Amino acid sequence: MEKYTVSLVARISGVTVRTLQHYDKIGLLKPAERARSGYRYYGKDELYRLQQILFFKELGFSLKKILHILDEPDFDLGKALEFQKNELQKRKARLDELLVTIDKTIKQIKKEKTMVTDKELYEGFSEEEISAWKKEIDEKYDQEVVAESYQNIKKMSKSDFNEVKEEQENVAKELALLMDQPVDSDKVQALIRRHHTNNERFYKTNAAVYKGLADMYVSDLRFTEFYDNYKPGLAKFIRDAMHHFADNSLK
Amino acid sequence: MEKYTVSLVARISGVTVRTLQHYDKIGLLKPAERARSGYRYYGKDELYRLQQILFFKELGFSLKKILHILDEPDFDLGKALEFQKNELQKRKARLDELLVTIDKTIKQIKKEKTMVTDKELYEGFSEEEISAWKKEIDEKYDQEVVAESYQNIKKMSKSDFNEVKEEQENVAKELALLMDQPVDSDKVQALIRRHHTNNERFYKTNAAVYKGLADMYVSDLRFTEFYDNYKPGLAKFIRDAMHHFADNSLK
DNA sequence: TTAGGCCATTACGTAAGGGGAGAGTCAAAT
DNA sequence: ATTTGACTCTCCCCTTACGTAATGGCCTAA
Repeated sequence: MEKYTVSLVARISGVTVRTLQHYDKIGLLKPAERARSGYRYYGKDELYRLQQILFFKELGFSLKKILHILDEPDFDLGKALEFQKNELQKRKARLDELLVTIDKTIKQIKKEKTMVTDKELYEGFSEEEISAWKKEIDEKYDQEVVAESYQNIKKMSKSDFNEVKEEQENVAKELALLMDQPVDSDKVQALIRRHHTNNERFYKTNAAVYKGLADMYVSDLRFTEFYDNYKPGLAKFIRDAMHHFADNSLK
Repeated sequence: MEKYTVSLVARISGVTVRTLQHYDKIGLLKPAERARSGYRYYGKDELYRLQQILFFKELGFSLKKILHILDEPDFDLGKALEFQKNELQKRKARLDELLVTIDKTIKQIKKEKTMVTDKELYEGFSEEEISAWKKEIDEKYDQEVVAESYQNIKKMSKSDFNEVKEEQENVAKELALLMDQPVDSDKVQALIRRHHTNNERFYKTNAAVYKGLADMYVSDLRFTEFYDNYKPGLAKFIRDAMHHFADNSLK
């Protein structure tokens, strides 16, 4: 019978010597024989077993599970495979989400750079406010929509800008007084309509975009804080009201 | 200024206390203040920073990289994001491959009853191994299909069995002499036809099953060895020839 | 003052090896 | 027969991002 040393097995199979030692230690792949010197010698059977190990490893099984698969005849491989498939699909779905997020972020980053040159537009506003507005505009919107809103903003004078900002604050204050009412009440929705109309001086907002903006009110701590400053819970209240408005009065 | 204790921050952000302690230790998120008692107290700024940390973590960045992103103003975030995106895409592509593989494997498992007879054909497998497999098949797979193939085998006498085995070996030997010819040559395909006909004494094989069997000749080390014993490379040669046969003469 | 709930640090464990130190071994060339 | 150089051995620490005790101090309300 042939004897394969660790490095030979390593070369044949593509794993490292260290890996073979590791597999030996955890009992996943024991050499066929050990010399007095301690040297490991493998045979054909071990090569075949290693082939199986690597196959299941490819599929994402842990070494512990592989040990079970190979050493327990009662192991339900079919079930394990279905389970593993499910896991892989979940991971893939998650990766898809992340890719969407990262793409959005990349776009935002690029826009942020160009915005720096337009700094003058925001002069007179606090650092917080500026970054907040930048976020509001950039973060959640499609490229085209943003491009359009950009045009609008550039055409606005500073006083125009101030006007819009004040109006939004007024709406917020009034909403704070209506927090005991349901979000779909006429009064609340009327205020949201003001909010929406005012916001459109900046950029067009369809239902989805508007709801995205709403979500940001609670997902971005700085916005949340800004609104909850008027009254705790206001941010969430406005969000819900905006969602209702978007669902029923926009489309 | 508000002070947030560890558990408070934990509840707000959704991470565990241990995580906050960990982030403190590695310098990723230091509390705003430390009491004489050692208690950690966080402020708004830290909450916002934590929010950012969690965002980048979502994207799959390591904590070390996040530290760079947040603390080095010169850090090229755009580049890092592109890189990360690339990584995610690679992972996704890999997952796609694995999903294909695992699907194949699941299918193959169900067909494994076919292979068992083949294994019996080419001895060299331990008794326990075989009986374990039989048990597995009996317990888990389609009753009818299994029944059929078993019927065939059970009806065969030992000498019949040996006949089939010898014939397969003869075919293999003859094929070994034709390895310099293309797999689609008439001579080779004629031998494959013999192989296929002979094999059908065991069980019915449509194109897909036959190709599955072919693949096993190279994917299972024990089969590979058996055939390459006649001549190195024979296993692959037979596989290709069987594929050609299945594609052109079966369906 | 005491109970209970928070909080702290220390330290070991995880999965799958990587990397290196220090020492022994093998096989071929001298 | 010896030397050389490649190979191998066994520890042991390192990595990620925390989890999980163990042990003991701190805070606050009854």
